[in-house]
Amino acid sequence: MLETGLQSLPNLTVQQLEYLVAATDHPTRAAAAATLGVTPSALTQGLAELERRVGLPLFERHGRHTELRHQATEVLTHARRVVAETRDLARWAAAQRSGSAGVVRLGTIDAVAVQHRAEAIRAFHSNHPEVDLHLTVAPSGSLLEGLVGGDLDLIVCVEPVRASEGVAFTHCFDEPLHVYAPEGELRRPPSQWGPWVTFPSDSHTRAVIASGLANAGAPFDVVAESNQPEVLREMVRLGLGWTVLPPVAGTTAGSGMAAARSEPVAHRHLVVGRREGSPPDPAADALAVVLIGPGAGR
Amino acid sequence: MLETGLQSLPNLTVQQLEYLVAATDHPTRAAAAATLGVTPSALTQGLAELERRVGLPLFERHGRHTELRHQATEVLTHARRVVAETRDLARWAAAQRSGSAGVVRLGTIDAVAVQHRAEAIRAFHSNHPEVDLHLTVAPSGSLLEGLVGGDLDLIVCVEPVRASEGVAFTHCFDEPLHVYAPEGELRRPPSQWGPWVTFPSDSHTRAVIASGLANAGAPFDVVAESNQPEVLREMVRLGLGWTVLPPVAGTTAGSGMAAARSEPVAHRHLVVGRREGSPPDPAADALAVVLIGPGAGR
DNA sequence: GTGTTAGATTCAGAGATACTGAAATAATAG
DNA sequence: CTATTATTTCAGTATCTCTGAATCTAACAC
Repeated sequence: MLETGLQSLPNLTVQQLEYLVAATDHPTRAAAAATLGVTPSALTQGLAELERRVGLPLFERHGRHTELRHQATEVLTHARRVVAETRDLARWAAAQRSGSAGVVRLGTIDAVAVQHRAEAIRAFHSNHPEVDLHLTVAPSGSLLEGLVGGDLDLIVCVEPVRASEGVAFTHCFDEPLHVYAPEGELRRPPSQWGPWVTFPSDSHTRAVIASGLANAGAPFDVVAESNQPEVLREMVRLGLGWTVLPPVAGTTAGSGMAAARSEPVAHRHLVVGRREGSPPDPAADALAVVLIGPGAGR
Repeated sequence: MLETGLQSLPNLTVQQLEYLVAATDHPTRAAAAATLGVTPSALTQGLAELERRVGLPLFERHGRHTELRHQATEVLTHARRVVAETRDLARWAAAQRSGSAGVVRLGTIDAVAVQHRAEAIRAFHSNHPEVDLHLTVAPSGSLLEGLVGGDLDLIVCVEPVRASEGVAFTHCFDEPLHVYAPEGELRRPPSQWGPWVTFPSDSHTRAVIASGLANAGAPFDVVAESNQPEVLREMVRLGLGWTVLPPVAGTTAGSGMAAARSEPVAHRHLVVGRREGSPPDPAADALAVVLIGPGAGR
């Protein structure tokens, strides 16, 4: 929290600095005024106001055409710099507005980034090369925190059981969750399923799993936890317990684990989350469209 | 003559950028408004206007206190830079105004820089270390050209016979001009003086000399010319002719030349010249004072 | 829950500011 | 000297920006 200082700065405007630049770049003020699209009168008054605010005389009259004082070159340099910087800023803002440029900080859970929306993200990246896309892969809870904390602009996560404050969700797609057991332990009734290796207790997916297992009449005693699906699969292969996961190609046959039944025990709802009441962000909007859109996933 | 481009830039004001900086540097807008010395209302409206001109939303409301969007850091960076540059400019302008800094391009004839005002110039230089003093030594005619052409700010020269357009002269001091002859040619009546070695025909001093010699009843046939007094003296010593010069210590005795009579044949008027109607220049004013002032010389 | 308080915004009006167009001034060209 | 053109000054209008009051909202106390 820096003290800004009590001496009030002169309230120079970009327009006045443009006037100065134009006046020095054109032989006559009439020409300068014409390119600026104002009357010579406006130019005269604007430059007079600038002189008043800087507190120094900037021009010297030589006959008919006024010339910049050599002492005023400092002011002219300042004017050129500020005008150029403002022009850059205006260009940048225009790009931001049109969505053709900008920064989007996207967060997704692993399955979305690696599997379901990998192609959509890749396509967006190549279709919008000017958009600086930052991808964070994390569990849904962390994503949600990042979103409300302002560290992320857009997330794809598992719909939380309790609606979060200040976050707007849009449904994206549903993903079936199947029960997997170590090979050789299949075909038991649900009441004898388990014990379980699954996601940590703060996991949204775990809440969905718990609810699904309860509906199926299965117990839910957890003996091991991990956020990584691959770790869970390995634990199952090692015979530590059962798990519930989305189906993965090539996981079902001869790999030490198999689906306990063909129907999923639950579905997790994948949603796109945005901060509620956040100002329009064209780049993030464009990305959200391809993430939600029906033809977006493969 | 660069084309400034037809897209009109947003007319951002330094004040609006200050608002932005203050708003991000203070936890609450009330505090920011207080340090700026305006009401919170003004701050709100000013920031809203800034958003409108940039064309992008800059803030995001989190509960009670609004926070800068991360996308707006570009704008904030711009604001900080411009505010800092403007503060520098204001400081520089204040120094210029007070005369404690600045650039003064002084032009004098040789005798003034080397002899009559050498001490005054040296003292000014050490008393005003922040003033960047450029000294040009040249004949009066060149000095006058430089002054009206804008290459010099202040000159000390021989008063021209015809008042120059657009130049304001202030009397500085008078300098006697004596007739010097080669040793052994003294004590002739003026009608037999000469021939002469003297300044070139465009010299102001030569005009004064010509007039003085005419008054004394002496002829004025010139056989050699130079702008440098030392060259003229050497020519006299070599017996090429007579000359008229200001007295120089140590020149009178046993050096091959001597004064033809004790009274000066003319006086040249040294004046300080400024461009007429030139805007106030405190640094040049201060220097002019010590050059003119009665206690200024050695 | 409700009430209170402080921060932030909105609104209306006063004052400052910046523009246009007309008139006046100054300087160059014929 | 006159005509022409560049520039400035002036008056009036439109816009902008401020203050102060009212309103709204979120956080806090009870």
